[in-house]
Amino acid sequence: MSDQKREKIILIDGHSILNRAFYGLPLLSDSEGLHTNAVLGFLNIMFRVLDEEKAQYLAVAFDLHAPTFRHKMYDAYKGTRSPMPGELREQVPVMKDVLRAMNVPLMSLEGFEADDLIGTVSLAMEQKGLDVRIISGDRDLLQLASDTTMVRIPKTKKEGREVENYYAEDVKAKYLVTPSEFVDVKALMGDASDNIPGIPGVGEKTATKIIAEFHSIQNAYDHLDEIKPNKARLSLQDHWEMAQLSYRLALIDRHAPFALPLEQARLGEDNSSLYTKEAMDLLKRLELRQMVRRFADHMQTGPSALPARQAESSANPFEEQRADTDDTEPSGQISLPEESRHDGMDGFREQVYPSGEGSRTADEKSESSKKADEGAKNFRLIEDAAEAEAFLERAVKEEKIGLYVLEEDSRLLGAAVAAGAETVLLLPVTRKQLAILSSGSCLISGINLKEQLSFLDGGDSFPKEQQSRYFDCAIGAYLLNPLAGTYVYDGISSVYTGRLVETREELLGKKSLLNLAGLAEENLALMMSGSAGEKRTAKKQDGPADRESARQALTRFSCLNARTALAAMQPIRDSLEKEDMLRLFTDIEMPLMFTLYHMQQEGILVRGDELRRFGHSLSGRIDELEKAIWEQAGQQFNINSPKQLGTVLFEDMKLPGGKKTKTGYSTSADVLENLAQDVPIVRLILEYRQLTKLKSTYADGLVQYIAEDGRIHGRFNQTVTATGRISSTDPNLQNIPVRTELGAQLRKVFVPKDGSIFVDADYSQIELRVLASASDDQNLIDAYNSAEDIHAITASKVFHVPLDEVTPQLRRNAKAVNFGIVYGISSFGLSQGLSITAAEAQSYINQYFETYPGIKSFLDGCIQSAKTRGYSVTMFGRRRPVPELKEKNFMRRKFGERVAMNAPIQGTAADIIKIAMVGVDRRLREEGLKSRLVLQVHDELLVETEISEKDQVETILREEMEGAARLRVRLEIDMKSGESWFEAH
DNA sequence: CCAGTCACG
DNA sequence: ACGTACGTGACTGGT
Repeated sequence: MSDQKREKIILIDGHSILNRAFYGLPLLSDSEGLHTNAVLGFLNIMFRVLDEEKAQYLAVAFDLHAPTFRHKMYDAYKGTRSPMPGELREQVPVMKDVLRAMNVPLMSLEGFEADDLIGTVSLAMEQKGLDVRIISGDRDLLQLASDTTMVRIPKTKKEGREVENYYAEDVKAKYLVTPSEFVDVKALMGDASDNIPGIPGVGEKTATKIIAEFHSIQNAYDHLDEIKPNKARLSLQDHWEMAQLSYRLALIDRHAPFALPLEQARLGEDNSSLYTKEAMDLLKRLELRQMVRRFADHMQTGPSALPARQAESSANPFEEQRADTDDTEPSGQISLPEESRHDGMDGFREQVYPSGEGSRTADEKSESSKKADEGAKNFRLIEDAAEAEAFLERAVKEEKIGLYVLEEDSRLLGAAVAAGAETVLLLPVTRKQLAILSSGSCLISGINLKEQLSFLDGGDSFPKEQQSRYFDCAIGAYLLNPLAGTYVYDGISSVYTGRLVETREELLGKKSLLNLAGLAEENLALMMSGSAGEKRTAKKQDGPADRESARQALTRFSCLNARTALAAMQPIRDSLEKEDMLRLFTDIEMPLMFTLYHMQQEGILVRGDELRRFGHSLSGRIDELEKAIWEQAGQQFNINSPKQLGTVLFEDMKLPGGKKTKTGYSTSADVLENLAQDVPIVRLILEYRQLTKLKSTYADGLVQYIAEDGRIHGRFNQTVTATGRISSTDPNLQNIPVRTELGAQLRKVFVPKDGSIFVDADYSQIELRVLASASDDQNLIDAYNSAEDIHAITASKVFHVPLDEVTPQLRRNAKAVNFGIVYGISSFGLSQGLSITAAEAQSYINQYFETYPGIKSFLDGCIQSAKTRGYSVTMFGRRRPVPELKEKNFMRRKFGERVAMNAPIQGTAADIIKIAMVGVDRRLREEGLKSRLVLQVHDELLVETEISEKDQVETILREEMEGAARLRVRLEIDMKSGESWFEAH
């Protein structure tokens, strides 16, 4: 750090990056059929790194002979090298030409691989005092990492690009061995794709363990008798020569007879030496327009034309409102009523946005490689109760802490706390001890807090004054990128703190936390005393050493959770603020977390006996149907197998039906229904399907979830959907049947407890109302304000018939069009839904847009805005990235357009009901009622209501739901009460 | 572990 | 010239 003027060199592993680029991008070719995708990908990666690193030197290494090409995933499977595909092979010389034209030195040497040259040059550069960046897709190069040499591995992920960055300590953090030891590990475990044999019976885990302990193969061999897994010891003994050979193969030669003439590698000021006319011409010939544009920018306007990502984020429709509404005060209040309802709407109304790249991109997130977590050395375990309490007492006096409650199956095992520079795991810990935290006033940051709250609940169920003390990084990360999929500590750590850490699986494997916590004996004792049945021997008692390492891993895992939560809080908050989602987070999502927690705790009462009876009643009919189907088919087969069913119907019975899916015949309900309504077997199959579904998923399926208290405590997930909706799992309570007779019967087993009834309220066409309001289409708004039957009015206007002459058929069609609009209209989709031709569907759509012109321009605006910004936005600022809009593939781009139309509508509706839920939950509690919110089904809320509180509950539901947002049309609800969910809905 | 199917909004 | 409606989760069979 003292040397401000350290220079930096970037060394690229040419074939490896070209390979990555090739498989990371769809095939692409110029008009003469020459493929160019790998060249483009390579240049993209190279320029991204150059922009980030601001280096002074650049060189690229290639193997001299590349007769085969490694494709590791494939090779790992096949055990050999696969030949390089022609489409890639032809790009190698092109790539070299492009690089030459850019004055980039190409390094290669007879008898040496690119690895060796990079190893040699990087060593020489280190010794010269240069910082080194090695860019490769190959993990073997991690052995070259040091304090000044960073190995960067670009990864191609579903969403965007990421780079894994490794200094020596990052290698250590992630792989538990030093870079030089990494060679030994690799030698022991082998690598089929590199033809490194390794030692039989030794995989990654054992290899790591041995080297972590003995530091080298040689030393391990010298201490053979100390090697723990018996199998590994014998194997190493038997295959000593193989081990040595493997080591030589795995080791990169850092002393090849090669020297890079450094001046040839020098990049001009701001990389200007790269932007030559020759290169530009070549890129034009290759028709790589994106690159040509980049070159043009640089050659004309000079280096300052670099994309300035930071500047773009100010292109934000909320900018104006922020001045008066964004007071950053984490008021635990849901203060949406006046100001922000207003500002939300204005933001939504705006349809044409200034251009900008949009949300933070993958490389922005991952560009930085910070030091391997310095806190790691401070991770420790406290087992003593008094010491644990003392620690908690200290921690709670901090301004903020990171917390991770270690639990499994609703059992409290321990808790990790990050406070100041310290992070400890308290194991075991009691609820009473944890109460020290909840009674304090420090900020508590966690990851996935909802699942940990039950252990922090001091008995007051988190009143809203308390709620603002909590910060959930997972929820914040979800808002920032709802497509990420998972929000666990390792991902959050790398994205928001720049620290790469081991994953849960790497630390703990697949073992249960309970066993790792070493509480297994207790547990076993309980089980034995509880059930006097078979004698179970303790599951292979772990030796003390194993047990010790298990505890260490558990400590590290728990502490990483807590430390990441603490470290990521501010970056996440900053990002949320920057992206104008802080209020969404503070006023809607965080309060909602508590509401969902309450709902999960509450559960819903189910009549288990009735449910079982229902299941049995289905069995009889299912058996009958099965027999009848087999009889008609003339053979016995598994009706549940689409494959077998397809064969029977379309081959054996020769029913007309084309292939529809990739794997064979489609036997889905719509195919079957169209196919042959008059063929008896089809009706039987459809009924069979319905009944087996009902039985396996709903009757038998739900019974499994009934808890001791007779209730089902499902989970409501807050970080799953792309649009902002809540999802429901274990079990899914948002798809309980309702549309059929039997479905209705099923809903009768969901009942209120004694002395209560259900009050059920659902929004009337919330999405269409959102659309009316957002589009500001006067005709649709008038339609809503004047009358009740929106579909009939639409039919009347669209089909030009008087309102009282609208037939049910016409109304149905209009309703389908309304749905189609919300889904992101397409003539083909609509034609499917209505079983009409695409042309007819198109004319419906045209007439619809003529009737409601504001909708057309709104939807176009949605697409346009999502295209320029990269994401769509809801009324309350929630974002959904729509990367599909940039794709070349027509179909996927069209999909992107439908998403861009649907997401703001579905998402705004989701925002609104979330606001309502928080309001309902809070008022039920604050007004001292016993009634509780128990379910949410997207536009519906179900409250288990004390009979005496019915009127009050109905008032609350109506006020909170209808008042959740102020739209240009009324938000109406339908409300009913009853003795079961069926009756109330 | 994925594809197909079907339950809901 | 492309061949789908938007968003979910659970269960089954088959690789």
